[in-house]
Amino acid sequence: MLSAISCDTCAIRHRALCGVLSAEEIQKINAIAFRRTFAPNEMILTDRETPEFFGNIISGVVKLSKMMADGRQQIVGLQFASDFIGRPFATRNPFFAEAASEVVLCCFRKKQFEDLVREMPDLEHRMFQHTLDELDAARAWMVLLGRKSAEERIASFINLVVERAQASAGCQSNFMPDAGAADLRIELPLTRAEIADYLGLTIETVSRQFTRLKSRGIIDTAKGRQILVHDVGVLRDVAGEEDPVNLGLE
Amino acid sequence: MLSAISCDTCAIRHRALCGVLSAEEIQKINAIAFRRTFAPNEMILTDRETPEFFGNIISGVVKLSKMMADGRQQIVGLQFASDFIGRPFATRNPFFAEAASEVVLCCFRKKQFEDLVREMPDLEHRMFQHTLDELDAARAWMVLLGRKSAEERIASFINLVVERAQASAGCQSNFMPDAGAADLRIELPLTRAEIADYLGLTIETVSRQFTRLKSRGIIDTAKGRQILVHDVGVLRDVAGEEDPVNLGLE
DNA sequence: CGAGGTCGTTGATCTCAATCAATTTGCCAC
DNA sequence: GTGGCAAATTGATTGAGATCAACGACCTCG
Repeated sequence: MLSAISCDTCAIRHRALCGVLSAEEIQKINAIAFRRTFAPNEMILTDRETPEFFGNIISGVVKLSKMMADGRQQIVGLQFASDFIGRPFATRNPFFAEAASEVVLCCFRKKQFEDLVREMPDLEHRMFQHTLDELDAARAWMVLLGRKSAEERIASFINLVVERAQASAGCQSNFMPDAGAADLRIELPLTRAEIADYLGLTIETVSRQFTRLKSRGIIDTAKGRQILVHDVGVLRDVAGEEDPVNLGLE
Repeated sequence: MLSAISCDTCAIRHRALCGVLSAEEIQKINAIAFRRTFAPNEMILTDRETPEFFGNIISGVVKLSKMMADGRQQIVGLQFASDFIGRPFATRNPFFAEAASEVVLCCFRKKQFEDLVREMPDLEHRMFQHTLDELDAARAWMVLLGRKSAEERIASFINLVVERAQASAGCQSNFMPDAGAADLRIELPLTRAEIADYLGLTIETVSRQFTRLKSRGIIDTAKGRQILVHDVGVLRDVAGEEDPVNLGLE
């Protein structure tokens, strides 16, 4: 599915890469952008082939995964609205990108986009920053995969989804109550099998740990994949996370 | 320890970030660069404080690590010659950087370097590329931490050290025999405890798996931390790695 | 020389999560 | 409604790696 776009009405106008661009630059980028929609479980990019486009997520969740020769799988990242998909300046991105929900992307043809980036140092700077943040997030996840217990992993995952939900919400409301206030209702964007692949566990262990957190009174489950978090502070403790000090980004 | 430098005689002149710069630019950068030497186990950057400098590794190995509140530790990356240390454009880098061996850095004061980077888009482009590579490496490591067995992890680690050694060597000799030729002698840059923290294992398991690989005839151990690899192809199989296809970088 | 140290190996035992195996729940089409 | 199917839960058992413990190799320092 393809369609032309207008940046003015774009939902992620102020969060995405293009947020740093001038009016003229936006115009330029608008001219070559197009939208694509992906159904849940639709593959966006694969392992080996050279991707022919580059995209910003407007809505939906994308999972990045790697697969070993014998079928073992590991999800190496989740991408949400305003994150980007596709590796610029390389002929290959070494993992799969798959729609976890319905996904809308703001796309550019690879070559055109790369030329544009080289013309607009601010845009490249913004992408660089974003990539540094991704690298920090990947390294934080390595602690989870290398050192955390199953329960800590599940709590960390719920926490991640909470944070992402708040980040999106905060964009509209620009005020967020502190951790530990009222109940929080969130929707998990992944199946049990996907959560297992993200956390380095099996689906049975994931299921059991959800049950355990529920019986410990830390969460409740609701219709579909909804989760009720009673106290985010407690959740973070169970997750074994550092108190989220100021990250000090410029 | 501090000393002035000359880029002309720099060992990593052609591999490092500065490789993309013009003669004038090199001069400019040379004027503000200084060298620092760190002893093994000396801390280069910590968790929280704002780093006041930015550095390129000229020689030695640096480990990047994170620690949980209760002391559990995870090494989230190893940096070798020509890699860089310190996070530009942020007031904090969220992990420790510690010298694993004697380390020589080519340093710049943070502010000066950031200004320089913004003036030289090629330099920023090069750093961006490098960061993308780091991100890919981090994600590949997530597969190891989430899905590989202890034996696969050890084999993967040895393989990593082999590749890094070859990358450095290849810089001088510019020809490398294919995988699976003669015996290869390498020196592990980490203690057992560090290897355990890198692989998400305990020292005992690391030790047992080395013994196991030895008795399986895949490696031999020698004086100090030296390892003899008989057939890199076999090692890669044991590591559960994909055949290293062309990565397709620009 | 022996004392004290770190580092690495090996053995015995335990435990957490994987594996194997039923069920159960929810959802869609008909 | 009922059949069919994927997703999720729950139980029984196993096993890989952690933990606890002892010991050997190799330092340096007195």
